[in-house]
Amino acid sequence: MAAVRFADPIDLAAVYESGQTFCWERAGDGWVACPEGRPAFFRQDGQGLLIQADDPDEAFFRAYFHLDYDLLALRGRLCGDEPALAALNACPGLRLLRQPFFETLCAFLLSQNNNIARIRASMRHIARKGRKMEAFGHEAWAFPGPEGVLALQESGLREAGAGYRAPYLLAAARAVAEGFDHASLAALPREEARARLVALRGVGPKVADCVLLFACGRLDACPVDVWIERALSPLFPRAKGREGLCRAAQERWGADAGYVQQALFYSQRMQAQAGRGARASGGRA
DNA sequence: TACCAGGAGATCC
DNA sequence: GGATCTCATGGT
Repeated sequence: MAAVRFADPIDLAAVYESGQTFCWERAGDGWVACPEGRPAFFRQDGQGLLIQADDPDEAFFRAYFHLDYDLLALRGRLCGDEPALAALNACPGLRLLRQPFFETLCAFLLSQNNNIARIRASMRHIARKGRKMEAFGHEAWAFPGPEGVLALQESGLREAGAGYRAPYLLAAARAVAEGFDHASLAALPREEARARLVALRGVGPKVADCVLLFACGRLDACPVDVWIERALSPLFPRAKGREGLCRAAQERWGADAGYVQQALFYSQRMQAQAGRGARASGGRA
């Protein structure tokens, strides 16, 4: 077991809690995951991010954690944009992952009308049907490929809690098994990339944007869900619907829209969580 | 019990 | 092209 270290600023808890990955599992003082069949243990200390893996391929993990995205330069581009900077300040070490395409597509197919805890539970259930591996003494499960998901059949996916979304996962698995070209999504014009994803059954604009953002590394994609709608509506009062908010965000933040969106999502949820905590303890927010 | 959750498809007008 | 219903399912 070897290790690779990155000194770049990162907040792994924010990455985990920000609803972009459902394939990490807490282990000791860090997390285990198995992207692209590479079992790895992540944790952070005073010196940055430490990754322990059998094959700690530096280039692979630098890309996985999207470390080439310069957060300091982003702050420069957002100079004077108070709402965006406030969201960034709520999670200074947030990073956007570039995750494997198929498992990300499955995760966000499961996300529709669902909550993060249940998505995570379903993904864990399906991953347990994949390959068992080991990362730094912790077990790590490689999410099955399309053939593995097809083998589960609808009944197996319903057992995982997929509910009415089970046929969507099967259709996605079939498409990928038959050669759906996901490699080109990173470079295509945004609307065309989105349209290709929306052509898949169960994939709408929001799920497509999540896949573009969290798997294809497209930080110009800006998924708008209930939380982002709440955050963006006051900023763009004239925008019509979620599509209107999406376009307005892209016009304002351009190639950084996806990152700003994710910081807003995380800070909104943290605020809501803090509010619930204060009410539960009888305090006044 | 009713409502909500990182929505999308079907149907109606 | 909007508005509305429905889809599983567990938590609050």
